[in-house]
Amino acid sequence: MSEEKLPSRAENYSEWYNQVVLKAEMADYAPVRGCMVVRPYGWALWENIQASLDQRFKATGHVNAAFPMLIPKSFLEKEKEHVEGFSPELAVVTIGGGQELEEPLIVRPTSETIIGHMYSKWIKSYRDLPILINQWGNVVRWEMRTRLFLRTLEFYWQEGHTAHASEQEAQEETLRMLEVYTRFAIDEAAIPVIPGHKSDSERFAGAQRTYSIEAMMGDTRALQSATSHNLGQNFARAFDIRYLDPNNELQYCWTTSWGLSTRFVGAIIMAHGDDQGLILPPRLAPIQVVLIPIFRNDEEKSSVLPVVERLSAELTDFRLRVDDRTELTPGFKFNDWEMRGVPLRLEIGPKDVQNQTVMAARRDKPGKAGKTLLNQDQIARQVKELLEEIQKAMLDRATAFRDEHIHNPKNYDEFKDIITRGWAFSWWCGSAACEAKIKEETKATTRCAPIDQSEGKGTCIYCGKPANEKVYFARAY
RNA sequence: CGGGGUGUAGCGCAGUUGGCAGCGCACCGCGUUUGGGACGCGGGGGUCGGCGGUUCAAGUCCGCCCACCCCGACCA
Repeated sequence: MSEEKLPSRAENYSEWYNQVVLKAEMADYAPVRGCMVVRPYGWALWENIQASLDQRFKATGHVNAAFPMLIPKSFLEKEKEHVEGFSPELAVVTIGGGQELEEPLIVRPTSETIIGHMYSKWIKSYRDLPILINQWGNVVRWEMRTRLFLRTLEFYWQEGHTAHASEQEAQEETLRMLEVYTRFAIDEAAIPVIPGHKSDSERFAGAQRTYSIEAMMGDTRALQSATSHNLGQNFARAFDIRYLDPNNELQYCWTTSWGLSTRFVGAIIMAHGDDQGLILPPRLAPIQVVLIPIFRNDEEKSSVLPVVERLSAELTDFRLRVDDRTELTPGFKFNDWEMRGVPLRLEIGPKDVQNQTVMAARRDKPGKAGKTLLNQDQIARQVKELLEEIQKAMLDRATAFRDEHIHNPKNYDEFKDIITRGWAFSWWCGSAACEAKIKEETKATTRCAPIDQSEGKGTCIYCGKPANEKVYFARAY
């Protein structure tokens, strides 16, 4: 339960984030540094994310399976870039049942290797392809600096792993899943993400090409919210994933992988929250509507509660919570549910009983601006409309905010200024040296390059040489 | 791993010259309250981060260790 005000976002954004996560009871710190406990309210949000994504994965032909958490150390070492990328952050098990292990086991940081191993057993013929498997699970990466949801030692995610007969099919799959993530983020989470491909330095260890969706947080920093990798034949060669083609010739498969993690919860918090706390998009909110009965005495109570009961029976299509706690005042409850981001609040008191009304308050519009007096008639229809309006307004607001904070600097001086308070969409020559210099001088990294490069050619914002691509630069989480 | 900081009730903190371990919030009970963060009265709760030292006496002084937080180098 929350008793105090949150720090304002302007005065201390990261403290605002920590406090809102703790006070809204989304998560708590675990006894092990860098680990978190996802509390029921946070997990309920994650479950809604899972349900929505899972449905989209199934609709695109994928099936779920589960692979083990422990991976032989030697597996990680089979793909050169992969081991180089991940070895600094591995948790290694060396003892089992009191005995030193013959071969140390890795707690999976991601599952390309073990899934690759299994695919090489399962795939014999072009008739076995494509293989389209997703797994919901947890992984461990030993990070230096951690933040609840955004970067923890252990996190929950889904990882899709597919194998295909041709490079083109693998590339289509990679982009298809990028599109699935994009639609999910925009349509369900109301976060106007920007899809694109990563630079080589930001590429997944072992991938041929990495794509991501990038979201703008309330402090204008960028958050990579999901990734999709075209792994080429790198893992197929490392794990000997081969098939006989129709001409009876052995071919290496083309594989992909793609993932979205509990980090996305952090994206929702920071993309939409305000100084009062969370604002959750109706489609994903664990509680869509909170109903608060108001009465002063037993007489009012006995007239209010039947109406509350009747109306809540009409609202069973929604994720509804009736807050009938007697030890708290309505004022406290208003603030508490606002902090927790419930999109719509309904108040029912003696006046409403008398007038056949319900006071509705939209979370996305603070104060009186968000209040409407509803008629008790057809309450479900009105609630449905309001939730849809809120969902839309949240996307509109986030989109406007994003667009206000993306600029096209004319030169590097302008770039340096812009990057302190937004993103820069600039020409880049593609050299790792320019990218590194920009990062060193401004802390901004390349986030992604949109797939559709309609503006032709230009000159690099840093070195002035010819550039084929415009990319987004931003300070990132 | 480098720089800075903090460890006292669940949380936030105070604790003077070394002398009975406290305050606010939260929690429990009773009563009054309830349309934007209610109030009164009464309660429960402590290995003062750990180990060692000085002292009649250590939360307080000294030494070592540990943990956590913030800022930098790596990342979904």
